[in-house]
Formats: sequence, C-alpha cells, structure tokens
Amino acid sequence: MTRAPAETQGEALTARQQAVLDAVLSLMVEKGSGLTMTAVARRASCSKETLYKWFGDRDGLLTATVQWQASKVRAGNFDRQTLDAGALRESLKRFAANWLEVISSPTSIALNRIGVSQAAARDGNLGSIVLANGRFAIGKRMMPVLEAGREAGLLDFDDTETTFRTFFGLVGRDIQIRLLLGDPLTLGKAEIARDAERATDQFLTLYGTAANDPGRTNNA
Amino acid sequence: MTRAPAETQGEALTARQQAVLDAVLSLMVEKGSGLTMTAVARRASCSKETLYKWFGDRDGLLTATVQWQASKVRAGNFDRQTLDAGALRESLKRFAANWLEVISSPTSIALNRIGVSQAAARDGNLGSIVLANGRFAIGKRMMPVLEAGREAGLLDFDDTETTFRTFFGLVGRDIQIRLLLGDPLTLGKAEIARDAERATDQFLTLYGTAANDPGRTNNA
DNA sequence: CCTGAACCGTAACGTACGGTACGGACTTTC
DNA sequence: GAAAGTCCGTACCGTACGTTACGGTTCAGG
Repeated sequence: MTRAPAETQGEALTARQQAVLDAVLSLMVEKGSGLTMTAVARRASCSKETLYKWFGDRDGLLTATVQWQASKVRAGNFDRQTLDAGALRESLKRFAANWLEVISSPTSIALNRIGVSQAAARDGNLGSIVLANGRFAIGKRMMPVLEAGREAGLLDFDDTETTFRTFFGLVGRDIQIRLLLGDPLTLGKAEIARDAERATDQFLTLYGTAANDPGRTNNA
Repeated sequence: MTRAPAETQGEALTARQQAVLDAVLSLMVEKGSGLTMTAVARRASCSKETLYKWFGDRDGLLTATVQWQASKVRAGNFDRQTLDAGALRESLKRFAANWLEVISSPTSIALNRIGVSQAAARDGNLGSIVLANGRFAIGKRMMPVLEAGREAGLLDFDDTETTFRTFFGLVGRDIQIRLLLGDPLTLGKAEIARDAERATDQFLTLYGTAANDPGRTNNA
C-alpha cells in the first residue's frame, strides 16, 4: 500500500483547491476556532461562491481540510525484515518520536481542537475523522511492528491492541491534553528524542523478553 | 463593572446560583458547545438579566461553572501513615480508578471540550482553568503519594513530576482523546477497576523496588 | 470578435446569539 | 402598607457569520 488517495469522495483535488485547503490550515493555526468563510476566502484569494461550489458548506470545507492534512502526514511503514533487538528498539523510538512531533505540531493541535469542538456539537463527523487519521492511524501502523517483535521472540504480550495502548500512553502521557487546553508547553527536537527513548525503554521493560536486551538484569 | 467576584473556588455561591450552574452543567452535557445564554436562562428558570448580574458575561458563567464542578470533585487525600507495599498499591489503584472515572464521566468530557474550544479561540482562560482543576489537580494530589513511597523505600525514582507523568500515561492511555473526539467508548466499573490494576502493576514494575514486592525478581 | 464558463470581489440577506431594557410579581424592611 | 430590592419573563438591539446573489474579469473555443 504505497500510495492511497484515501479521499472517501475520491474527488481529485486540483492544485488550486489544495492551495485553498492550505489556506484553511494556516488560518486554523492562527485564528483557531474563529474561522470564518470570509476569512478563508480572503486568505485564499478566492470568492466565497467558489468555496461553496467546491466544498458544499462550511462543514464540507472543514472535512476536506482534515482529510487533506491527513493525506500529507502518511508516514512510511517499516520493513519487517531483519528485526533484531536493536532494529525493534529503533522502530519503536522512531514511532514514538514521530507521534510526539505530530501531536505537538501547531497544525495537529488546531485540527484536534476543531475535531473536539465539532464532536461536542451534533453528530461528531469531524471528530471521528480526526480520530481515524490520528490515534487509529498510528495504531494501525504500529501494531504490525509489535507483532513482528513478538514473532521474533523479542516481545511478550497477549493482546496487541492493549499493548499498543500502553505504548501510546507511555509516549503521549499528558502532552496532548495539555496542548489542547492551551498549556504553553513546547517540545524541542532534543526533548522529543529523549521522551521517545524513555518511553521505548519503559515499554521494553514491561514487554521485552530476555532475548530482547541481554544486558539487562530485569526480565519480566 | 461594579461587580467582579471572580471567586477562586466555589465559595459564596447561593443555593440558587449553584442550581443555575448545575443547569449549565446539564446543558453542557446535553447540548455540547451549542450552549446559549437563553437556553441556560430557560433551563434554570431565571432571567438572562440575572445571569449577567451574577456572572458578568458568558465567559464568567462558564468559568464559574468549571470551578463549581471542580469544587464538587475534590477527592480526599490519602493518609501518609502506615505506608507499606500493600497500602501504596492500594493508593495508586484508587487514584487511577478515580481518575478514570473522572475523565470518562459525561460532565468531564463536556467541560474539557468547552475548555479546548475556548483555548482554540482567544486567550485560553477557560482552558487553563480546566487544566488546573484536571491534570494539575490530580498531579498535586498524587505526587505526595509517590514521594511517600520513595521515602518508605518502596519506589525508586529521581524526578517526581516525570514519574507522575508516566503513571498518568499508563492510566489514561488513549482514553481521554478518544472520548473528547467522540469515540463511543464506554468504561464500566469493571473495566475501570481492571485498567487501574493493570496501570498500577505496570507502574510498580517500572518504579517499584525489591522491597515493594518481594515476590518479584525484577528490580529497576 | 463573440460566447460562455470559471472565478474573483463584494454587497446583501437571514438568522442566531450575546447583551440590555422594561414591566410585573414576590419578598423584605421600616 | 408603601418603598425598596430581587428576580422572572420577554421584547429588543447590534453584530457576526453562514449563505446567496450579482456584476466584472479572464480565458478557451469557434
């Protein structure tokens, strides 16, 4: 699955339309939920009539924006071959760092805020879209790694989903909720690397087998 | 502005005012972010003029509601005496279960959604209040427990804050963000108890000393 | 050129909602 | 028992914003 258009409506977006959605993204980051159609039209240098013609209504525009952003963040999958203890640890660290970068990026914060706001109102269509492209997307990419680690005798667990959720918690901790609620928390490259390493170490302490890291004395 | 109480905690509120705030809470749970002053007045059987007289403006009403709810959830602190391994484990489990109950309650979900929405807009005053009464309140109550455990030789860690955040992540995992984004996830009593136990076990595996649980072989 | 489609800029419309004003009813106080 | 205070119900105002409509411009095709 190298390339997936992923647009549910399958409507190939023109370059102009993508530019409009990028304008929406930039406005979301700047203005937050105070996002008006007029502001979008002005920022994108297009008419409101065009916005409504292309995206139907405000909700359609937001939905298209979320999916557009999601299509830009598809990270590459890992290669299942040559999975020794070091490669597994590296894969975990890379996933953790990638996830921390995503959830601490202004774009992700703005998008998740929009999703949460929408979920609060009527049928949370946008919320589920954000969820599918965030939490569940990372899970879908992550769980094969865990299972490969188990097959290689490096990890020991029963339920993949539960195990992933533990890793998710060790990585994210309180970061996402704090950022969503406006905590002026900033994650630099160094902090992300350190957090990813710590989370990976803790995860391997909980789920790693003796074969995983012979240097350690503790074996669950 | 002749009137600006700005009560830091839920004090000096008359029973009638508390009833109004309870009406706001119920409306938040039902209607979500679509919360209007008119709806509050109708639900609370009071006039809008009274609302503005008592709470200043819409923001003041929301702020008072958040603080009112927070004042109702203050859980009891633990007693530092008689802290052996079993008591520590019980304390951790109780904190974990309490926290899971809170974040999965409809009221907390609604309140956090409001806070996130507000944080997205202008200066996130409400967001920081929710944060202070949620994430930071539990941390403030939790960290003395961890330090008592360390003094008793049951836990081994350097930084209390970091250690608490790990516990926080092990307990909450992906639950809060999923609920905020509208995932139809439900946590029953049994699941909460099981999750609290699992998180506590994992935490003690990471940070417990040999003295904590003599039956274990792993010592960090 | 002419025509029509696509699109920009902007004016206009309808509604929802925050905030204010006013009349009436009930309670307290002197 | 009247004046003052409190509060409910509702009508009202101003504004913001989603949505629509319309005139003007560019450009491709004939």
